[in-house]
Amino acid sequence: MKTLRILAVDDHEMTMLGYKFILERIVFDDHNIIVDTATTYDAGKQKIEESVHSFKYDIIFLDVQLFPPNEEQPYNGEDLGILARELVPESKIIFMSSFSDNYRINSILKSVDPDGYMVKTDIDPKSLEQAVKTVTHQPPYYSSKALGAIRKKMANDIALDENDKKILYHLSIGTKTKDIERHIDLSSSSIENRKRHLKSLFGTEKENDLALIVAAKNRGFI
Amino acid sequence: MKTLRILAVDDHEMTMLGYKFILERIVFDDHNIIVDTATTYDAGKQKIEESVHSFKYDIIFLDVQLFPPNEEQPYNGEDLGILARELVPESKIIFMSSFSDNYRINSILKSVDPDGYMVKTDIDPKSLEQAVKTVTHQPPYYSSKALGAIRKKMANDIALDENDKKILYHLSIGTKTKDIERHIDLSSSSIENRKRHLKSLFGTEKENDLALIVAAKNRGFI
DNA sequence: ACGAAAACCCCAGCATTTTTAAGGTTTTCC
DNA sequence: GGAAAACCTTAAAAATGCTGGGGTTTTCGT
Repeated sequence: MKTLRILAVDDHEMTMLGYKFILERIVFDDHNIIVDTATTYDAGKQKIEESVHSFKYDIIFLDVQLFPPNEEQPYNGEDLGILARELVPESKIIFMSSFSDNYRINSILKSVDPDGYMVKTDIDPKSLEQAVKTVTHQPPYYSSKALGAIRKKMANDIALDENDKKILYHLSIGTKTKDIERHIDLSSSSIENRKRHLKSLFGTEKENDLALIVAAKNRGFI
Repeated sequence: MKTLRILAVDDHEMTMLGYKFILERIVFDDHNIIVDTATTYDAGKQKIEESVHSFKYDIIFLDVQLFPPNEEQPYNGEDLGILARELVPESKIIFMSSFSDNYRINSILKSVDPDGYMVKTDIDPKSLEQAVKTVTHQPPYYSSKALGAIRKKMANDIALDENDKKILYHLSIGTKTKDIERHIDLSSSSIENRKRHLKSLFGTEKENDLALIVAAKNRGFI
């Protein structure tokens, strides 16, 4: 009878309990599953650090947003993931996020390359069980909505550089064109040029920004 | 009791029978599964064309290689997939391929964007069942090895253009540098430049081509 | 170990693309 | 109605990529 150790970090106490309840009831070969929990970045960090010199976690579930979105966020789940990768590279990391937008999913898959990514609305007892099993035997596990985003990304051949992606992102969150130059190291002319170029790439020439954003969303960029 | 219609195309008669045997025994809600088969491009094409005006297939399984690799191949599974997409866009398409290399997987995901992709060594009764269920409810379904390739692709931020990819591909199959210019519309200088550039991108400066190829493989490009 | 072929490196000129500034026109929105 | 933002045009400067020509080093077959 082996023991499968899981750490789950989420800032909602109740969600946390739900995960613990479900995870510990998973029937998995002859494994005994025990779940540790933490509800803050610091608590999570401490548990991970402690694990280095004792029993390492087999799986670490991390909520991407560890703080209410309006508060100052010194660190979030992404940072915790990067930290865990360094300290205990053998632990599998599964991200949970309410973001199902492609931009965030792509960005996390790039920066942390987790062994699993679950969009919160995809999470239920069945998918959690699937995630645990897949990640221990043959990672990665991506939940259905995450796979949808990934599919779009893989299916298109439009290659955008960092600046293009940033422009799209800022347009999508409503940053005014004249303010974008404060976030990107380009002149306003260039940004206008690139916007024109983007619109031609996405087949929305002469249309407004909304059309561009919708097209970029459909293709999995935002 | 609904009927789930499946067409499977594979040039090996025996494999074909195996699929049929397994697929028709899947227990799936209150569905009755019936499997049609074809062993050549033409037979597959005909079945698909016939289906347009009668019962459309819910799922079409396609082997990528429909001919022995040495023979002349006028059309392959990829073409059949593109045809099916046009004729019956509502049918879900699942590709099966013995290729597990990233280059081929990436290329097929781009050109056809199938609802499923299975590497042959991943195929067994369980994964077939999973594929059928996932694809009908919430596509896409990618088998484990395919997911591995996809993960690599998503995790890295190196953006290569067509020419770079072709160069890597030709290097990987042993084409001599001086012969590459016959396949790509670039001068030998340019190809040398791009090889230098690629080596710097992949962190294999001043190393030989093998190092570059290994690095590119690890990052999911070949 | 030899010589030839291939691979590699460097450079200068050319072509293409990108960026930039400066000016103007159109659209948006209070 | 009027100001701000967005958009377009143009022309010049800068950056990047391609090319052909030269050369040196490495590889490979005999």
